[in-house]
Amino acid sequence: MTTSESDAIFSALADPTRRAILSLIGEHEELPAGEIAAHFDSLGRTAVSSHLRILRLAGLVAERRDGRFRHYSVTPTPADAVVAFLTSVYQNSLEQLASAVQDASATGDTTLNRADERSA
Amino acid sequence: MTTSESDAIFSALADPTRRAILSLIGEHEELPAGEIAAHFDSLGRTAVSSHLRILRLAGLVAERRDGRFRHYSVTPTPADAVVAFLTSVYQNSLEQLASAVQDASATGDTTLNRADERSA
DNA sequence: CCTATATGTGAGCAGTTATTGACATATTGT
DNA sequence: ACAATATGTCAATAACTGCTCACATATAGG
Repeated sequence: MTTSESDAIFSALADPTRRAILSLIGEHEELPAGEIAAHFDSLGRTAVSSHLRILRLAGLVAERRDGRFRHYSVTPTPADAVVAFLTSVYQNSLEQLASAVQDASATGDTTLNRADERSA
Repeated sequence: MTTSESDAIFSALADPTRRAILSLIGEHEELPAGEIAAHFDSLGRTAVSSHLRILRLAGLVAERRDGRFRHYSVTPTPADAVVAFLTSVYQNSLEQLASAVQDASATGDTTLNRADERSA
């Protein structure tokens, strides 16, 4: 895990619109760029295209070309970079961190994220 | 978890210097502002002070005043906001996420973070 | 008190980022 | 071939961010 990789991931996640895009894609297996853009009334299609580029360069989403369409999906592994950072800083409360993830996994609770989605 | 809270946390984490500061503080129980600033040769004291302010407003660090000194420490709970986001996006790979955290916890491996620290 | 120490704050500047509008590319259907 | 569709890219601009310098605040010690 190089610094530039972490940089790309954390800066990509810094923008609320990009987090919303990531959440939106995460709700589906795949989503074409146009449908993603359609979810953001206050934003032009080109802006969303730029965000998708940044997410892709950070390795957070994958792009599959199919004719005129480009389908985007969430790349699972980059979460490791974030977890690695949290791991080092929050050594003292790692048990809580792990259990929080497992609790969420068990209940399938995604309500916490819903608030984030509204941001764009 | 409101959007503004997530915003503050994710933008605070977007800066590599702030992540390095957070890691540095995390290696100690507490650290006075001056000692934190001393760790960053390429940076003025005021720049570090600004970063500490941003980290504090995001709720990522706590400030304890003691005479002329201000001691900073890592606030454990805000990691939840990050975990909550990851939880929603990476539903499909939650088991891996949880086990990654637990593995890191078990081995005490912080090498992944060392790379991040070098960034400032 | 007066000076040194520890730290924050505000103005100003430079570099970065997000957004848009116009244009380019590629693909499909007729 | 042509027009429509889906999407990316480029140039320009507005907004934001990080950094420094000078100044303010507050505490400690002689």
